[in-house]
Amino acid sequence: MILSQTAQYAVRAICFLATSEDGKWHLTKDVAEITKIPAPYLARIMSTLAKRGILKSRTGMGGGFCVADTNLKYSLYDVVSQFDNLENIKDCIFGFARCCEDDICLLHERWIAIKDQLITLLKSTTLKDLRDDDKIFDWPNIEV
Amino acid sequence: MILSQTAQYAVRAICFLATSEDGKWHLTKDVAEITKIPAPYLARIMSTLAKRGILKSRTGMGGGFCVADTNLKYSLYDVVSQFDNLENIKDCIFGFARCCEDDICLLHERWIAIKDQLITLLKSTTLKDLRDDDKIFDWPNIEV
DNA sequence: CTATTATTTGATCATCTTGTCAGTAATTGA
DNA sequence: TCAATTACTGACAAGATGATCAAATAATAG
Repeated sequence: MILSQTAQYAVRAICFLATSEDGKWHLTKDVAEITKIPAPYLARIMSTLAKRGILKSRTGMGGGFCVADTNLKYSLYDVVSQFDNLENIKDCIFGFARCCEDDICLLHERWIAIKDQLITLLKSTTLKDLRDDDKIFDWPNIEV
Repeated sequence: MILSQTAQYAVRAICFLATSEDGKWHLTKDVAEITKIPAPYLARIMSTLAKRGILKSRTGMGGGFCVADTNLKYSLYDVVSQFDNLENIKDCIFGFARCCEDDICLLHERWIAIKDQLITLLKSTTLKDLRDDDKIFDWPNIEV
């Protein structure tokens, strides 16, 4: 698996929040139900995202979670990198530490290229891109 | 991490065996020392590869492990797929089960493309490619 | 046949990830 | 101020992965 389960949950949850009605606060249990993520686990994930400023959280009646930046400028990389250390993917398929510096491995460039594409994909996709997409997710009927 | 630790160990070990002298049998502890892989764990990994016919194993004096196919036709995919289920990487970054069939996600194609490149890289690289590479690994001094 | 050398196998352990639960703190409404 | 609501927090449990060890099995040399 390329992304950890936790990161995938985070991406799925924030995708729901970003494509939902502006400024609406959502309860953990509602997000959990619709995204099919275990509720207590999702609570932790969203708390983490709130602590990093990607989500806003509010306790008490009428509270819940919503995206912090109404301009939806955050990227999927911002989300994923809270949980997975993508930069730390060993640059060498064999795990050689100095492959990059010493250019010792024939697969080095192709391996790096794949890793870079992954990071570029995540960095170049903002929450706004998700919102503006014309493919609207049918959340209540989605299969995971 | 894209490959599991186990798969990376397997790739590193078989790389050493494939680029070593033809037909030479290597002891687990020697391979472990030179590839910097924990010896008892490597023993399991090589046993698995032997059971799948990628390595040959022999007990007793003069025994050890060596690559099974002297033509070095096996690919890195053959090695990795004994440990990691690459085909099972969720085809959708959000984890949607029917993303592929229903074309519901804007990142679908770019995500699949990355996954395909990874699999193609592994399938298209044979042990012979490693052997024929002019970049010879300086095993005793390699850092991992 | 016996001793030695190595792999094989089963049991076990540590660590990390995933997932659960209950109590605490904060906010709102009345 | 009180009650209801909701996120926050720490402890904990389960499962997978990574790693170790010792006994069992197999092969070789003498």
